[in-house]
Amino acid sequence: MKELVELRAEILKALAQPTRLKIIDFLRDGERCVCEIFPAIGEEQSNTSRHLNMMLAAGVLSRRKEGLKIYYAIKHAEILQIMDLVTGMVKVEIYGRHDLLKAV
Amino acid sequence: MKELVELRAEILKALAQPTRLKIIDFLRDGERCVCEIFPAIGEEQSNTSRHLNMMLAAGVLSRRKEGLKIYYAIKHAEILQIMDLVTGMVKVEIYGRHDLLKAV
DNA sequence: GGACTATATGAGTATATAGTCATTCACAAG
DNA sequence: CTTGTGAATGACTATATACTCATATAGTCC
Repeated sequence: MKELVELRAEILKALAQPTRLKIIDFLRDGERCVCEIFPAIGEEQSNTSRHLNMMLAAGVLSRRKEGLKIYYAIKHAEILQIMDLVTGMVKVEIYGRHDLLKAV
Repeated sequence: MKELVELRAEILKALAQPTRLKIIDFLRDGERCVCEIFPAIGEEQSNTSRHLNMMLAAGVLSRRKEGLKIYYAIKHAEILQIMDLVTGMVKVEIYGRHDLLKAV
């Protein structure tokens, strides 16, 4: 029995990590199986699997079985809208921060 | 020198925590000083201050001094748009999850 | 059944995080 | 310069997180 504020945090937390962002970027154009995802993002299979399951539990991804393979996909269109908004903010922030910035 | 993906994660992480969500909710209608924020969200002054500084560093909030008081405000309109999108997702997710849900 | 492939999980480690309490810093006003 | 108020920080604790390596499951095909 979670509060609304905790459910919101859970979804955002599922997006707030570099490895998971890479996965989401990779799933942008449609579902992919784990065997495609982990080489694409350059992470171990086990680590990738944990992140995928975490995002599934948070309601960010959906899952479909087909034989041996398991295909994950972005569950809500809002996810991609959020990503676009965040990317926009980063681009604005970059000009105010000289500590970071690495050719976009 | 951070990667784009890390900057995006930093912003999202700054939003992905219940106490910080409460702060953002409270700042929805405009800037507030710390002395207004921490009683409103029911957290200690020191804890609130840490979260505020964290969100400031992530580029989520802006800060303004006026005498003794320090006013924090939401820096980018995108933040509120993201919040609305997440709230929308939560409402959809709630119907598919009977483990949680606590009267919205 | 046995071999093979794709995915998930157990156990462990190292680091990050949220929180508390006490103290310090910054500024204002007498 | 002292007192008071608002905000930040040091030191600490408890918990969560990301990751790795090894192993277990689940499904396919012979």
